[in-house]
Amino acid sequence: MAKTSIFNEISFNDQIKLLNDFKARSSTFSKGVTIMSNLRTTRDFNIVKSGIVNIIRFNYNGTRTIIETLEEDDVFGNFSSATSEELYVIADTDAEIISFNYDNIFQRYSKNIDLHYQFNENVVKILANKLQSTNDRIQILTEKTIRNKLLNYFNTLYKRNLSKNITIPFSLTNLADYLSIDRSAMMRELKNLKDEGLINQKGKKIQLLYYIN
Amino acid sequence: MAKTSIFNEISFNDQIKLLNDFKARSSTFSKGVTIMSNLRTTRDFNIVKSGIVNIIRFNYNGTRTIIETLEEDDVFGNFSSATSEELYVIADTDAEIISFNYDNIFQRYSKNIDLHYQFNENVVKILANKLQSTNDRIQILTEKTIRNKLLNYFNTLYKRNLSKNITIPFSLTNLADYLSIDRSAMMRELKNLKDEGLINQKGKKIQLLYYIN
DNA sequence: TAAATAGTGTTGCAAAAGCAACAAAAATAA
DNA sequence: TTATTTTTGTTGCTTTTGCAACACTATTTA
Repeated sequence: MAKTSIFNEISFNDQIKLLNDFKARSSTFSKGVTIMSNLRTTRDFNIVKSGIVNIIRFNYNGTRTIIETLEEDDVFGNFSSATSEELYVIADTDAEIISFNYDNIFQRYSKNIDLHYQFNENVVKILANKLQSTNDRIQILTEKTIRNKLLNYFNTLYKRNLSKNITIPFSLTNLADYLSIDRSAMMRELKNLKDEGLINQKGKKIQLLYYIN
Repeated sequence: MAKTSIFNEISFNDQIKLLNDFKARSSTFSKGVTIMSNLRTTRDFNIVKSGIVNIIRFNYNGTRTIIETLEEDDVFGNFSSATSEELYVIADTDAEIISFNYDNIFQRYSKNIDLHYQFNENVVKILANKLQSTNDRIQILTEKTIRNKLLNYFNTLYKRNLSKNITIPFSLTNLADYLSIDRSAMMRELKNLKDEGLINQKGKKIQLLYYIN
């Protein structure tokens, strides 16, 4: 399933009409600024129009973890991520955000009906996509051993690029966090996998040497 | 966020119209029968019209695990659950299932426009809901210790019912599976929690004795 | 109602994972 | 370019978890 953008099949002019119907407002944020400090309680539907934005969790011990990285036309809202901890939305670069009340999506619009149909289709597809990737993550997290978590994760990267040469899209430290395992234990297991000839690894570059069906 | 049914705010007559537009077909299955054997590859959008249906994963070692239990007006499709293993949909009681091609949702319908708007709204809300509960599950699975997984899980049940007397909605065996931990280790930790006076527990009935903020 | 199956509760032991701590490399900022 | 911070890589030790096995209790099914 290809990734759908929120404005898929919607011309620039139509985007303006749509955002007008939704009574959307636009805000700009400079690098490093906190865009939202309580993501799980927002009633807004938000679209990143430019720049890069991170969804961040602050752990009880003070460390911060990147939950998701968003770029142009990615969306966020209270549906976005884990619920029971405080999630911050932080501008990683200068960024422009468009926001409107979530319920406005569901209004009946007598004009621009096809347009709203298309938008709805995009929303449904984006949510279905997000659901699939959270399900991928659950699949990985339910693996019991670090080795199986790693291999399962490598497999999802393999499937995404159809190449045995994969690059971890974030730091190994964040990978350990994403897999919810201890970093040093993960490094140890990576070493084991190397020693057993299952992978080559140097930093974030990994080559899969085993058979994948 | 209250659970939304797929036919929320749609009268019985309108349901018929809608299903007609979608070229939906209805099938009945008797208890125990396999409704679908490859959930992740289906292109259909499915609605449980009556009965109870389980989504089941068969583990490599032959044990089967209930991923999700569905009842009237619950939906399933390739968006439903984890992707990389084979998922079966099995009738737990006699059941009636309505199915139609997923893409038909997105057709432009010149008649019954309000109706389709409402349906779309329901689909979006259901997906957003599912996304929240998978995110809850991720939250639990990312906890590192069995103790924290249990406590986190208890908290979500507490929040759902706002009562410190909670009942695990499935067997302890399935709970261990849901939390992706060894059953005997879970029992041991439940015993620890009891011994330390944090909970009372007898089978699936649990009373939380600690302070929840 | 009896028999069969599934679920609960417990434990010793082995294996895996986490913690802590440190050195070295890499990336970023001054 | 140098200094500072972050990330990577490694290891000994401790704790937690999983596995295996068994008895006992509930729940289904015949």
